Amino acid sequence: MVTKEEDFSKFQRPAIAVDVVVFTIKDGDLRVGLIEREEEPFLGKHALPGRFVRYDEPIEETAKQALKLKANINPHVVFLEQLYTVGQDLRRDTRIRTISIVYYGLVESNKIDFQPGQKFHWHSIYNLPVLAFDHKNIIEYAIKRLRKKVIESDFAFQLMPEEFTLTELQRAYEIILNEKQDKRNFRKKLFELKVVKALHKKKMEGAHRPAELFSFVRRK
Amino acid sequence: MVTKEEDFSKFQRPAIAVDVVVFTIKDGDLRVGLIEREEEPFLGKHALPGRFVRYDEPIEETAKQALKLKANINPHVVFLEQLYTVGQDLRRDTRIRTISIVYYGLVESNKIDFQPGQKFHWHSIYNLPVLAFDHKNIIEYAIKRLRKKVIESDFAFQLMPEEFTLTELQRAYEIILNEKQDKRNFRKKLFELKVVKALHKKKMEGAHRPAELFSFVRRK
DNA sequence: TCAAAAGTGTTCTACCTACACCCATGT
DNA sequence: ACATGGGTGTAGGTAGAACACTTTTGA
Repeated sequence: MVTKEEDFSKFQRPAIAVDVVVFTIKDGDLRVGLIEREEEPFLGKHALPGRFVRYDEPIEETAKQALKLKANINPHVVFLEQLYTVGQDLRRDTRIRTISIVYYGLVESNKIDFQPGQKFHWHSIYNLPVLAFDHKNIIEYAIKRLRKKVIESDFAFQLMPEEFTLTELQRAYEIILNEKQDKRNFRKKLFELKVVKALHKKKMEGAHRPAELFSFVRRK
Repeated sequence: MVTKEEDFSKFQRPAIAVDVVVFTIKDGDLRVGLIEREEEPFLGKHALPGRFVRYDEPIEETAKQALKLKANINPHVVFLEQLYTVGQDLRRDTRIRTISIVYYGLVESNKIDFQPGQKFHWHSIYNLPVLAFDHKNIIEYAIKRLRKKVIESDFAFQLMPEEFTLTELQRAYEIILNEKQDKRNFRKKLFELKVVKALHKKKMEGAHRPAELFSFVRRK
């Protein structure tokens, strides 16, 4: 890291935390997971699940622990990726100088079971509550990056169940990007990119032609 | 940051540093700035300029101080952008658990004056010395991201002088991307994007037709 | 007048966009 | 037989790729 040896104990270290912007699709809406704070600062405001990085904890593990302990989410069902590190504003946490490594997480909403009375809830990105710290900015940035990622990669699959119909997948894209997609073009592109494979199973549902089920093909 | 108040003093904090991958174009080559280490660990090996984040120092300021103090570069002439935060491997720094926020910096090589005997030097990315810590990986990742950025934005301007000819700019792109560009297509694209403006000045040099000088137009 | 780099246009191709009709099912 | 969402093909436009010759200067 540093070229010249420095006396590490001579100066106070900033605290370092991980915050996670967890996204899901639920009730036709893109939602983020937030926790209602139970103490100062920002008592009663909503915040991203986060956690200080322990001395012997890899940062992705910190992100997973935050999900588990703060949001009661099993980290194994969440797709996690590092986003950005916030450390410009010295007073973003009023208690202590804190640098925060932000991750985003994608999860299929019905992989999560809620317990009654828990403090973690989903909020539509179009109707966010008042947020603690600089978490509003962080969420907005995460949404921008999520959309970019979705356009240029397989990203949206992380929000889908194992088996899905193409219409369901298209809906997910539309919800994330907040714009209608053309059915024929959408499918053409999927097949060109070879990211889905037909399972030769039908999803029977409703008074109409049954839809073919597909699953995601991981790309090399 | 964190939802539930925690006793910050209860656990030891990891150290947090900033490392900067400084790029320049020199002698027809893409180069990174490295420092030869003067102590253990990795004595004699080369490393990126870096610095621990002070308690009251914004992280970008840490990056700038690293450039100034370790590389003797005036931070004002460097374009800086955050890249990624490395904190998975607990032993990447053998002395202490260190999380490192990596920035890349772009600088025009002749904005920098070297002092005799200094430890900071430019190294071609095609001929890197043995590197300390995990700095080889970091540099490789930075190159990948630099190329991506150059393709989809104005990035390369950060490596150019105030006034330049289109051939010089094209050379910069070719050096970064390591592939030839077509002169006509290159210019067509530049004009379509309206990122350069003609200065109606000529650069007379050599036994051939003089080239028009251009400067960069910052986009809205 | 020659060498050396500057400057300039057109054609072909591939991909993206827009768009409308038939199909299989439940009621 | 009708309502509902599932499934498919084609034509036009646009942006990127390939490609060669004329111009201006210094020696």
